[in-house]
Amino acid sequence: MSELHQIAATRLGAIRQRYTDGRRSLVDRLSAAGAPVTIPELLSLGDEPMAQSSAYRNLAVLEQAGVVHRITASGDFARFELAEDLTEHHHHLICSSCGAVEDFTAPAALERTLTKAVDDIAAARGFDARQHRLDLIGVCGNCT
Amino acid sequence: MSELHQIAATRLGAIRQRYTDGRRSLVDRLSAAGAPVTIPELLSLGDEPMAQSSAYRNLAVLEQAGVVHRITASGDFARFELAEDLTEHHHHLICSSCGAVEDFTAPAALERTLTKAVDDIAAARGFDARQHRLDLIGVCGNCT
DNA sequence: CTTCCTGCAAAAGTTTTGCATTAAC
DNA sequence: GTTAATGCAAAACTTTTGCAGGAAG
Repeated sequence: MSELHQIAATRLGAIRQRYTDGRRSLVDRLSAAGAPVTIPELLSLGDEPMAQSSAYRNLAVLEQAGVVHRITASGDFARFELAEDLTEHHHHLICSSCGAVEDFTAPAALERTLTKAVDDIAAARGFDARQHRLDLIGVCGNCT
Repeated sequence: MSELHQIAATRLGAIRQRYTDGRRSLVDRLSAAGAPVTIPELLSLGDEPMAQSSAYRNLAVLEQAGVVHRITASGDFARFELAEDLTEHHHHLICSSCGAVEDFTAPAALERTLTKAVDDIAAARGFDARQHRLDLIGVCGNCT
């Protein structure tokens, strides 16, 4: 059992949820995708078929457990990816033309600056910042 | 006629669209709101009633014209605000508990660092970056 | 054996579209 | 006078929910 699945199982257990085949399969599919994917993509991705309702329900559970993160890049469908602490902290290149989303990582120095600045601002506003989100919107290589 | 409306009229004209009362009213409502608002909020905000379908259609036109920006903060409804160059470049504090969105501006030094770093990264990936988006997700003062 | 996850189908809720009328150019 | 925007209602589409059957603890 890979470390990824162990962590997932632990986090589900923490909120008294089971790590079933369907949920494991979702984690596998997300891990294989390596980038945020939509539900239709998730359904077509795997080897075994999966009910759409189960995907929605289980992704909600996995999100509550902190295993999966839901992002809403402008587009028809919401997109899902593994939680940041299961991959590595990263950001998104969002193509405003085709809706594709790519990951990128920022230099550590930038991240440090960002985190500090952002925490200061939030604190001054009585806001308890849990995470930041830095996305680039533009046009990807395929669409130019 | 305020400068805001002049700019809106010009940009609509550039894509051969009219600046009608309904569209002017949307710009007014967005300007009055001062923060990203949902369509139901927009409809209830104004003095005169407005058809939901007109709101959706006109916001789409205004977005194409570059007058309005659509953000999809996780929540049921999409939110709309005036384009950044009609207000001032800013970011969002998004409450993951109640879905409220607040604006904030970052220190100029941080913005410079951010813009440069972000352009470099995008360029290296063959991505034509048009704008960046920096949001803080956390819990607002009302929800703690 | 009890609890809860799964899959199917139907409902709910947000956004889009057709069509006749009205307003803008 | 021609072209396009408005409002109403209905359709489309994403996401959620009820329910019966089956798997997990």
